[in-house]
This record gives sequence, C-alpha cells and structure tokens, in this order.
Amino acid sequence: MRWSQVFIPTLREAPAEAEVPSHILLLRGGYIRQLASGIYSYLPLAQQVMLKITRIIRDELDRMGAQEFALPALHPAEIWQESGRWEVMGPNMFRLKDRSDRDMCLGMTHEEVFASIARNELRSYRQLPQIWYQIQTKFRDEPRPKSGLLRVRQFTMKDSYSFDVDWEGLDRSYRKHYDLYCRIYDRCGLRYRVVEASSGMMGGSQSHEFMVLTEAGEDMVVYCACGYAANLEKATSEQEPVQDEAGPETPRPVATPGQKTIDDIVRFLGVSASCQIKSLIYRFGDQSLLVLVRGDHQLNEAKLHEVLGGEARPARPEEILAVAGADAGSLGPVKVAGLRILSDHALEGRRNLTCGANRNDFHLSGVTPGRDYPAEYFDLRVVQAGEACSRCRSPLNIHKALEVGHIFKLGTKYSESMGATVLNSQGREVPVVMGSYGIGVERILAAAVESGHDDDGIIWPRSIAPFDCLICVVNAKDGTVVQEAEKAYRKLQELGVEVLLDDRKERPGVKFKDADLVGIPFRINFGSRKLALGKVEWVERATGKITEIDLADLVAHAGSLLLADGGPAVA
RNA sequence: CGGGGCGUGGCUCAGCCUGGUAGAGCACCUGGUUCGGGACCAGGGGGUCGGAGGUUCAAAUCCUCUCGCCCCGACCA
Repeated sequence: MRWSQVFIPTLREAPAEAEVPSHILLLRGGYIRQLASGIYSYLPLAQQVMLKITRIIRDELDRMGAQEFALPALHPAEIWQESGRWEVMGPNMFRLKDRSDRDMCLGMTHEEVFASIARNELRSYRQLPQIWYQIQTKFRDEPRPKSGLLRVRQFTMKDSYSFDVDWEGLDRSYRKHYDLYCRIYDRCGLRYRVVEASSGMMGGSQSHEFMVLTEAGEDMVVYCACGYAANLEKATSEQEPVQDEAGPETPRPVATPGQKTIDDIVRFLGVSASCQIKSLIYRFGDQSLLVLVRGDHQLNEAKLHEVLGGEARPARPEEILAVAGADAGSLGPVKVAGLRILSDHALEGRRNLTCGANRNDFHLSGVTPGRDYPAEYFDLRVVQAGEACSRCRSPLNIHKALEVGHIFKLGTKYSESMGATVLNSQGREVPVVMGSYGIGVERILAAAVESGHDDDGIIWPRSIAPFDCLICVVNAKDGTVVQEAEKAYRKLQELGVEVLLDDRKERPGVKFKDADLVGIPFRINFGSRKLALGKVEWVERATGKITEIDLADLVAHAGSLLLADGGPAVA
C-alpha cells in the first residue's frame, strides 16, 4: 500500500479524553476514532491489525479441529430467560423490542445460542466431543467504559464452546484450550501469565484467566517464582503466626471516645492492628451478616460472594445502626443477636483481641474467638504482596494486569437449564458437559500497544503489525530515490512482504515522526546521499538500530528477515 | 449509580471570576523560500462558544434545566 492512498490521520497532539498509552497512541497513530462512550471505529491500520490477530486465532483453532460458526448478535429474550440470565445480566445487557413488541437483546456472549443448537442437534455421545467457535461482535452495556479499547461496550470476541459426554472429556477440551491460548498469545507476541480465576456470572467449576501485566490493567494478579499465579480475587497465601497479646482473659469494655479506625485504636490503646478484629456488616438478600477479618487485613468481596453463592453489599449507615446499635467504627462480634458471623481463618485460634463493643466510643479488649462469640470460618481476606506463597513459601508478587482471555469449565449449568442432553454409551440420557472459552480481540491489540511503545509511538510485535515494513522515501523530490524506492516496493511485494510505501511529498522529519508513531517494526530509508553510494538504511523500530545495507542486497535481506520463521514472533 | 472534572473552528487550549467587536498555536487552501527528525514568510477559508430556557439594553461569560465526554469507586473479553 501507498501511504498517500491509505487513510492514516495521525495527530500531533493527544486528544484530551485519552489517558492510557494505548488509547493515546491508537488515536494519534490514526488507528481508531471514538463514536460514543465505549464505542470505537477501527480505521484501516487498526483493521489490518485486527485481521492479523484473528488470522492467528483462526489458524490455531482450525488446526485443533474446532469448527467456525457465525451466530446472530440479535437474540430473542426466550433463550436468555431459559438459562435464567435474562434477569442475571441486568442493565449490562442491551435490550430492545421488535416491531411486534417482542423482547430482544444484543448478545453479550453465546452460551445460550450454542446450547440451543446443541440441544436440537446433538443426540448421541458418538457425536461428541464438539468444539464450536466464532469470532463475533459482543455487546455489553458496561457501567463505565474506559481507557480506549480496554473496556468498551461493543467488541470482538473469539468465543468457543466445547461439548463432551462427561467430565473427563471436559477436562481434555479444557486442557486443549489452555494450550491453544498459550500458543495464540505467544504468536501475538504478548507476554502473559495464566492465573486461577473465579467464574463470576458464567458459573462453572474451574477457570483460568490469561493476563498481560500492565499498569493500564484493571485486575490484580498474584504470582510467585514457583509458578503459582492467581487473580487477587482468588489468591491465597500463608501468613506468619502472630503473637497474641496478654490480656484480661475476658472481654472488658474500654472507653475509646472518638476512636473509629483500626489505626486510631493502634495509637490510642497501643494494640497492634494484627491483634484487632475488623468487623463489617453486609447485606445479603434481606439478611444482615457480620464479616470479620484481622485488623491489618482487607476483606475480599469476591471470596465473600463465593462463600455466600451470591452478591452481598456493604450495609448502609442506618442499617448498621439498626442491626448493631452502634455506628461503623465501634462494631464487634460479641453479643450480637441473630447475625450470621463469617470470619476469616486468620482469626481462628487467636486470643485476647480487640474489637468494637457495639456501643459508640467503646471497644472490648480480651476477646477470644470461639469462647466469646461463635463464627464460621472461611478464606475471606485479600492477599498482600510479600506474604508467603502457599505452595513454596517464597514472597508473593502482586501486579496490575489486563485480562485478554478467560476459559471456563461450565459443566452442565446451561445444558441442564436448556435441556441439551445426549445418550451416553449405556443408553442413558445425560446432560452435555460444556466449556466456554473467550478471547478479547481488541484487548490483544491494546495490550500489545500497552506493552510495546515508547515516547515516540507504538512498537508492534511483528506478527500483528499492520505492515511488515515501511519504505520511507526520505527525499521525495529526488527522482532517483523515488524510482529506486518504487522498484524495491514492487520487488518486496512480489516476494510476499506486506510493505507500506511512504510516498508522500512531506519533509523527512514529518515522515520519521509518523513512522515512529505508527510503529511498523522495520523502516527502510531511501535517502539521496546514501543511495548515491548504493546504500539504504534498515531501521529497527524497537531499538532504533540503523544498519546500512547495499541496495542490491535489500530484497534478500528483507526476505530472510521478514519471511523467515513462521514460529512465534518476537516483540 | 455515587463522587469529581470538562464541553469555545478538525486537534490542543486561552477568554468566563469582574457580561459589551470570539482569539492563539497546530491542521487546511493559495503563492514563495526550504528539504535527514513534526520548517519559514505572505495571504486566505472555517466557529449556532454542546443544547434549551431564563436574567439583562447586552450572555461564550451570570442563573436553571438538559445532553455528551473523561476520571475515581462496585463488573467483564
């Protein structure tokens, strides 16, 4: 392609709405434009990248024996009502009515549609396993779209679904996808981690997320040199034992006027945070819960939801007062009537702790769990960096990360609710065991920019760059330069190299700035002075390294460098 | 949804507090000079100041409402 004929509207300055690097650079580089909050148009360069990524995804899935479908994005309400998710999805689902006033929606995901095909068509275990996939647009009315392409309301997802007759089959399909995803992200040039994750609204028994470590990410991942890695929502750790303080051996009220926070009590009573009980009141449905964690720990709401099997929310101030007779800051588990008490394991077996007295401006010291209050124990705390890995006891790391893929063992959740059954080898009717697997295509693109850029612009991994290389006509008025560049352009194209020719009548500085911004991995400079000596410059975008090569060797050089491997591209 | 911020030529912003002729840089068009890291000179085109209502002799500016966008908290690829 010729730059003069491709629409690449680069911007000198970053639009005010962009904050994260990928958003800024994709706008400035002329890749994307925003249509509305969380809705973007992909311009020709971005479309090239999207095609590169989907080509890799297709290639890997097809090689695995998965079959590509194309399902509708527009769904009738019925199938979502059958699975129960018409309600569950709430305002995240784009809903509309057709001309006959029937409820419809835009697909957020396609378990229901695929399950409806499966239940109508799959009859026998002999037809299994099946792996079905599509690369298609998803619509989710996110509460808060943000960061350019990182969280949007319309996006492209590769979603695949496996159907097996039993759980062993699901394990195999799941493992295949796990390995497949690793190959896909490797080929896309991403550095990622696979972490244990919670399944959220998808339901199911086991899931892994594929995470790219980046500051722009919205998740936190916990990982260890030994290979342990988990989403912070799911992560566990070992803790050092804490020395209990000496105390009255029986709960004793202490006046603590105006002292509300854990830190207040540390200063006021000289009791360390690890010897305090943090008491939180939550509402779960129409009941109130008292949730306890150690004073220096944080409650992990995701774990609480897992334990409860549903969403709980923090109680409002007036609810707290009604339930406990005191305000937040003076709450505790001793002598609270009629409340289910859920405690983190870290409080089990401790003695002489300090907590609120359920009376404003008073605390209790000498509180011993079990003796002074009953509790159910669960893992409810947020892991903190530096705590010991529960596998190898090394200190854990925590880093921000962006989720680029997620695989779930769904089990029979959808096949049961939607009646997708087959006869097994014993002739018994059993629900199909399903898995579902998703890749966010735009997120791969955005993650690549987040982890591949410098002050001048984007640095694409070679495998997903919009072009393999750029020929820069440095001196556009020099007829010989133009002629030779055109000749090289044609030769490289014939060789099968995807090359962009910057044939614009611009000054060199403008072209260099644009080239760096757009981020094509290699730039070949055709300049008057060097060309007179029979040389051109081969410039590597990532390093800025310039190699002079003989014009006569250019095609061979490019061919060996750009068409070589076929294996994983290097970022 | 709660909290904060911003809407002024295509882009970045000034002007608003203290009402009185709508501005700058970049981009764009014409001519000229430049030509290896976002050139310079001269001339030119382009804006219902997000929208509606109000106050006023007079509103980009003050008031009310509304829409949009961004950011911070609970969700997800």
